[in-house]
Amino acid sequence: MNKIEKRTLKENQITDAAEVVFSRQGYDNTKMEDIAAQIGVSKGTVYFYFSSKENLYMAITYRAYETLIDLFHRTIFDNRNKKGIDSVLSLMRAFMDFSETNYIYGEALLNYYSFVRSTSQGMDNNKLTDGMKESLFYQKVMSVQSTPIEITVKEIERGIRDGSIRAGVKPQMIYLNAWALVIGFMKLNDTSASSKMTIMRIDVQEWKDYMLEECRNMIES
Amino acid sequence: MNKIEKRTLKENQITDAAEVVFSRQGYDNTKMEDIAAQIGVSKGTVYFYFSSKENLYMAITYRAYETLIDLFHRTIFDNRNKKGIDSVLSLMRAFMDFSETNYIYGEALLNYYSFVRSTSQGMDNNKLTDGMKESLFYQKVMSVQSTPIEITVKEIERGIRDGSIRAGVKPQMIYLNAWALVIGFMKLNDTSASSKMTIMRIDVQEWKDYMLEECRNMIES
Amino acid sequence: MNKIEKRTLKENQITDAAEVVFSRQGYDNTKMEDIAAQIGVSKGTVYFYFSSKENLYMAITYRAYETLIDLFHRTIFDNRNKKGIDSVLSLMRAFMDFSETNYIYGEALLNYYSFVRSTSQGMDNNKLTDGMKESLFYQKVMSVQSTPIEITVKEIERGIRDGSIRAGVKPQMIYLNAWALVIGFMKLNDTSASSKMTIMRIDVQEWKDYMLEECRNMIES
Amino acid sequence: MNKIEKRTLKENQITDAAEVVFSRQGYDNTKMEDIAAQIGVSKGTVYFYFSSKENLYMAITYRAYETLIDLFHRTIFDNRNKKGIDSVLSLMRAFMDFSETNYIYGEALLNYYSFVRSTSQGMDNNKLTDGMKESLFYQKVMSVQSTPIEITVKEIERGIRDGSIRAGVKPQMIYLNAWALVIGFMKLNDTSASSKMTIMRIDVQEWKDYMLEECRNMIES
DNA sequence: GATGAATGAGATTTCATTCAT
DNA sequence: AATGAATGAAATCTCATTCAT
Repeated sequence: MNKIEKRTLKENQITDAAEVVFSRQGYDNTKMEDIAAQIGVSKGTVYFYFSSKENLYMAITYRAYETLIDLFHRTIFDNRNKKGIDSVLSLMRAFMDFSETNYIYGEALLNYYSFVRSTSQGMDNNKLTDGMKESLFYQKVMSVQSTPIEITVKEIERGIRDGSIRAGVKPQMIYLNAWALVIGFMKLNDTSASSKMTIMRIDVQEWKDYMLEECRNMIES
Repeated sequence: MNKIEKRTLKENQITDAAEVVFSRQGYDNTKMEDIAAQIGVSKGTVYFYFSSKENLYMAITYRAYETLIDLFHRTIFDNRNKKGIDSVLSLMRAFMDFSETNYIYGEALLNYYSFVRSTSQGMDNNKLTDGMKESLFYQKVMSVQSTPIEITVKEIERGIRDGSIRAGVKPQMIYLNAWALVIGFMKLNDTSASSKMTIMRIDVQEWKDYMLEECRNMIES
Repeated sequence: MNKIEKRTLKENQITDAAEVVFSRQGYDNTKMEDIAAQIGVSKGTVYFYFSSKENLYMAITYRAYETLIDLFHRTIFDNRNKKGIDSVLSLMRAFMDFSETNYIYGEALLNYYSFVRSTSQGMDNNKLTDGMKESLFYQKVMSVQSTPIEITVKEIERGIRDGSIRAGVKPQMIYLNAWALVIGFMKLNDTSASSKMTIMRIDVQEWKDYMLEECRNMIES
Repeated sequence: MNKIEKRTLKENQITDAAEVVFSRQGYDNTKMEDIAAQIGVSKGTVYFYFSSKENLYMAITYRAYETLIDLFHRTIFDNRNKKGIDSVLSLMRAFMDFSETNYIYGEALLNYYSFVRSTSQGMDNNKLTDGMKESLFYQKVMSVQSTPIEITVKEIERGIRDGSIRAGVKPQMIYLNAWALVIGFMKLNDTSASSKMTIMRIDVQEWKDYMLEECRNMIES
């Protein structure tokens, strides 16, 4: 095992620990020391690998994107012989499953929006900008953040071309509706802890199925 | 003006100030002193009226609910002679408009979910519980939080009865889909700045119209 | 005692404590907590009155200037009926006595040079600049720092006019020589702790007298 | 090249690097890593050759003494056929030139006084003592520190004997006055940036000449 | 000899909250 | 009612130094 592999391994160990602790306590209630303690190293070690707490969170966000993008690629591959609409619906389901299984990833993805918002807009809290924009993981996240969108939009376009998705509507419009649904699902699901739970006496899995069915009706030609 | 009126007046002034400052700086970046300074009183005064920062945020959340509920009542009143489906769609539009106009209220409502999640679930960070659960505004929010849901579900049921909304599906299911759409809209809108903005080169207002149209298709009988 | 007086009183108490602790331990080896402990208050209290450690040191520097300027004023007043040369020599002696009696003040004055150097020049360590330049005591120090020089140069000029100090040499040149002597005295004296000590088997007080005598020869007409 | 030569070579490389980095950033703002990076080695290597940061600074201080002593020897050799007073004045000029050309050396020499003070006196901060007093370079500095003084005093004594310097005054007294002048020059020069600069609109080189002229008057018989 | 990962004590600073006046 | 001085726990981050490889 060479130097770079070793470094990567340790980075991953720390990121693993961070996921566990952030999930358990939430970002704000977690101190770097907690994460260090989780794998029995010192605070300093964590800072040796990640320049700041925010940067460590970015590493998790990047993982979330990586995992999601990988999942998306596999999903469209699996649906390559099916209609575009099937692929799109599979992507949605994949995303929802993903955010249920990896709560912290879903949260990271959602937070990234707010993050972008607070940096891109004229808000006072520009602490983010300074050290962050130069950080490796911020750069990495930046470079992949639009990939899931692009994949989805491409599948929608394929659906339009193969006649499975209605023509005459901009693909982006369809994307936004579908994604609003998915994100709304995530956010509403937030309230209940595990994927086995119910919301308003509705079983979450049942709702998911129904939602996708309705979404199919909504976008099919 | 008697004592209670005076107290209420001052509470409102402080809550007004808090809304302004939280909107401008975000919750974390706001100090109690900033809020006090906004209306030229001292920190101590803020604490005289609100037992904690979180409690003050709860006051805003309560206002958000109050305003929203009021808006919902007016909406269903205006739609009392129309079909249930029209009323439901109007509620959705009202919510979306509301969250665009009062960003802080929308955020407070959304945060309330996460808040409930972290208290109700077996999470470590139960700092919330202690002082919070006894606080006036927490109680107040608790007592009204389900009202918007109930109003909406009631209108959905009316729609089913008057034949405008499809039967055979649980009203809660319809509610969840509709609300996922609305919340997804809010969250996605978050990313861009003002309500005039575009997302992915789509005009937000145009998207809203399209989304409601599709939602109508989705739920009508 | 009104608010402002109270605040000033406390500021003075803290500055007193800081002088004691800095003298004992040196700037770098002193933590804000040590200063707080010295007068039995908390760290936070120190920060309530002084925005940073550096700012607190500036307060001491300002005191040093205040005290020195006061001393200079009294000195020239006492010498108002004497020749310029006597006044200048008295200023020198006053400075030397002053730096012996108040070691920390002498050090602060000397450090101020280095401080100015590191800010004014293109050195990397520009942490100083950011918060510092806006601080009250920095401003105050800035506004008085040249006063001792001006007083001295003015007395030199008076000496030239009244014929006690040699003409034909720029007053600044005379000032620089005299001040080099004084600062060299301070720096060399640094090595030994108290004013009673000897350097190279020479009694410090004896040296001081001899130095001033020689200086008289050097500058008199 | 044998082992000892190799070691010495490396020590010198590191000391060179340390001089560059300390000059650029100042002692406090310099990390051991910066010094290591300057010559492309690792932190560990620096520690292999120097037991501590302070010890490394002592190595520079020792160099400063070595260089200065060498310069002094050459100076008195060059003045061996001149009067004692000329030699003393040449030593002073040599010192001033030296500290202008090698800012870091001048600073190290000056700091050494404060260092001695804080160790020799009953101060709290005796962290210095422990590891330091046993360190090689501390020992080395200790062994040479009085050499420049001795050389100077010897030349003063020669001057007294050859009638060029006034008799009746202890040579140490003359030394102290001369050295106060020189150190004051260094310290005042500190404030301004390079040797080409002006202080109070006086050209530094011009001042140096004038100062030495006056010093001659002061000490000559 | 050289490396650089790991340490951990410590430093400064912030701010919600309390409480004497 | 109102003030604002005082608190002190906690948080992030730094870096000289050590040590296994």
